[in-house]
Amino acid sequence: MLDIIRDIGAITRTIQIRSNAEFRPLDLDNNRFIYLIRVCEQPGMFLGALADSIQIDRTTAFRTVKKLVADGWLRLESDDSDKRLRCVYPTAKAQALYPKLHAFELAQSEHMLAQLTPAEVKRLAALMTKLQA
Amino acid sequence: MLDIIRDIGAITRTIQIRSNAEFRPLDLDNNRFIYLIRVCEQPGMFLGALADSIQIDRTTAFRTVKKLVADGWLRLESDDSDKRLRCVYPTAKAQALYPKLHAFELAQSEHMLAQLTPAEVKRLAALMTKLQA
DNA sequence: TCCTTTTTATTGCAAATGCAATGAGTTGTT
DNA sequence: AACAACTCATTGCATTTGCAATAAAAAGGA
Repeated sequence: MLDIIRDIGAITRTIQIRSNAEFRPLDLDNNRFIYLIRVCEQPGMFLGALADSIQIDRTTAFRTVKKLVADGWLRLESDDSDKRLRCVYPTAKAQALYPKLHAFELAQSEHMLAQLTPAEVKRLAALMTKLQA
Repeated sequence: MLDIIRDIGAITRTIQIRSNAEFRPLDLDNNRFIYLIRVCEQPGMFLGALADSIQIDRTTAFRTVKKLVADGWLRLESDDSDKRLRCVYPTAKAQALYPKLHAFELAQSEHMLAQLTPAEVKRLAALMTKLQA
């Protein structure tokens, strides 16, 4: 019964360790690569929404985005209709890197699912979407 | 296709946030509760094996165990046959708390699986065990 | 309108984190 | 026996992390 929740945690932590090691040479470890992927796929989110969408503390996300801006990966823009909001966009540099990030994530996914048949993958995907966060 | 790996990460981070908030009053946040659960269930592992079993950096695990020892939750013991090893055991205090830790984990598990029928839970468990870390 | 409540970004601070390096014990090889 | 290679625990150090608090803007209610 508890196996499922523990397997989920174990897989996440293992993939996280691998991903951070992979992207450390680009100074995109500490989960920074996650921000880049998310912002490239959904540009224009404000800081808090971005943090929530990746389940990371807002203050941590704030500082991480600040660093990614300083390093030329992201760009912040104020919102005219709501002066509190700071919206996050990828730079050309981030968009150029995105295919590599995506390919790595895909490779991790395929490795994880390697023992499953296509039909089993479909069934797993259907079950996962029914899970509650 | 990528949904599965992302769902897995999202669930882990959400549960982690909730669990750390739950156990902060006991100073068992920062994933310290995970160590307690693991050591209660499998006492006597040496430090490195414990770290590996929960997919956490060995130096981080070392310092965390050190703190848990200082706080009276765990106990370290040297191994006679291999003088490098330091084996980790729960104290009576930890064993007394274990039921609460276990109950919380079970509640999280049940909440996560709430939308699934018992048959679906079984199928999901079978699929999860086939996943590669 | 005014006031309260909520939401957002931001900063302070103490603690946790993790890579790199060290030293001690063990194993394997010649 | 001697020596290299490996494994473990431990420490140094710089960075990251996240709770708590603050300030500004927006939303809601009387």
